[in-house]
Amino acid sequence: MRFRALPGFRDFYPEQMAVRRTIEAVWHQASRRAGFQEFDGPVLESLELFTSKSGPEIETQLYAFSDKGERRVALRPEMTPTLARMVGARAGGLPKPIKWYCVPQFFRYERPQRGRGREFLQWNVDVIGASEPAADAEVMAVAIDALRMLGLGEQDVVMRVNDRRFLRRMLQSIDVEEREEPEVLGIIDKLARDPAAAKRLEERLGEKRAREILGWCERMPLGRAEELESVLEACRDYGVEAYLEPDFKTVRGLAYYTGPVWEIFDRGTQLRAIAGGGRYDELIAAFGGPDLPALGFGMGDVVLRELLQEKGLEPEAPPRVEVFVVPIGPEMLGPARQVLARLRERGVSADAPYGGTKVGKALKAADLIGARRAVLVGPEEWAEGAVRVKDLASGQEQSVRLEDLE
RNA sequence: GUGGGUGUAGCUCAGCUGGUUAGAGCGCCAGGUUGUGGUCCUGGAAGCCGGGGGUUCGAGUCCCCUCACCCACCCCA
Repeated sequence: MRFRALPGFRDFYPEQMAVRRTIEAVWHQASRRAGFQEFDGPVLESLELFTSKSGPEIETQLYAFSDKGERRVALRPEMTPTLARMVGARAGGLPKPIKWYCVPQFFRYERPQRGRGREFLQWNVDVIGASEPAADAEVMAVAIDALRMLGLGEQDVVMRVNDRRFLRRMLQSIDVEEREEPEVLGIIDKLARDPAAAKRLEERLGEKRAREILGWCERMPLGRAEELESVLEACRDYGVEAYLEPDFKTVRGLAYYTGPVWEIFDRGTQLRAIAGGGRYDELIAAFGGPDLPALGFGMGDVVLRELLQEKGLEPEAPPRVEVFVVPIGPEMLGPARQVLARLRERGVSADAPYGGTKVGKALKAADLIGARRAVLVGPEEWAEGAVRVKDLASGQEQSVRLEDLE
């Protein structure tokens, strides 16, 4: 075989496409029933849109190139800059809060490995122009709603919740200086996976302060986390508290979060995060948009698929057609096509063999593609304007007049 | 960028210390005679054993190089 998909890119064969469509359908449903509107933007954007905020180093992680008009462009690696641009262009005219979602395909030039390719789908849900904690809780509930629809319960996944303001305040209370914060936050973020991180924390801050932080990581000091109180309370109202786990170690990599932050993980194995989100009140303005508070999350399809597969929850491909039409004898091929056309016109998905007229074989084919019924078109019935309809599960058959067929 | 692993049929893999024409299961295709399927039986197609070089009378098997893929680290918008 000479050609294959580029590294990190995926072919979607029908079975995989079916899984993808099911996941997408759930994402759409969860968004819409919470009042979010779908939007989309260009797959290709100006390179500068992505480098302006993240710095030029990000270019190594982008599919970036010059187009024929000498423009420096890049395939989108994320949605926020596009979102900021689009909201910015119409900010004045959009009723607040702006509740938008999208299911875009992203491209990142990274080394592929488990749970990470160079192309993936990511469900993005954002609220712009709402500073109330109820908004934070709502997007958290929407993320969980989708997982629930896919069959993932609180025993399967956990949402770890923290708050950036709380983190900062706690660090300040033990005299961690502002310029040390990013590094310390980085170490705290690693504590969950990397045992060596505790040691580095101690080297950085001394034994006393390190132990203090490790204590908070061990047991979240919820009593002191007033920043999170109303979010957690609203989550209880939304009925998703069983999924929540306040966790001091959840930081999120980005520097731009300004309030609640959260990540969803599977409870069992060691997969990457299924979703992550939080509040980023300054980000829209930073990307040149209006100065509006904002929050949201992203949920990728790659890790989610892995988890569904592990749990045996992978959606099955739906049957190709509902009805399989079986001509009995070569002279019935034409009439069978007429039956097909009639069924299709009435909205019933139907298929038939192109040529072969072996009944046994046709029924086997009907089985294979998952049809529920077979319509047998034989010369005798046809002469009287009827066909035989066979229920493939029970094997029962009955004669049906052509005009009653549906 | 750093480290590790694996390459044999569409898929999952077996091929013992080098030995004739490279195998299995699943899948696929075709048959098992007239207008009735799922099971079963028979047969078939399909592999430059990732590629190149070397050792040898002889290499899927040993050595060297190379490529590809996978995994972990880094990063994670």
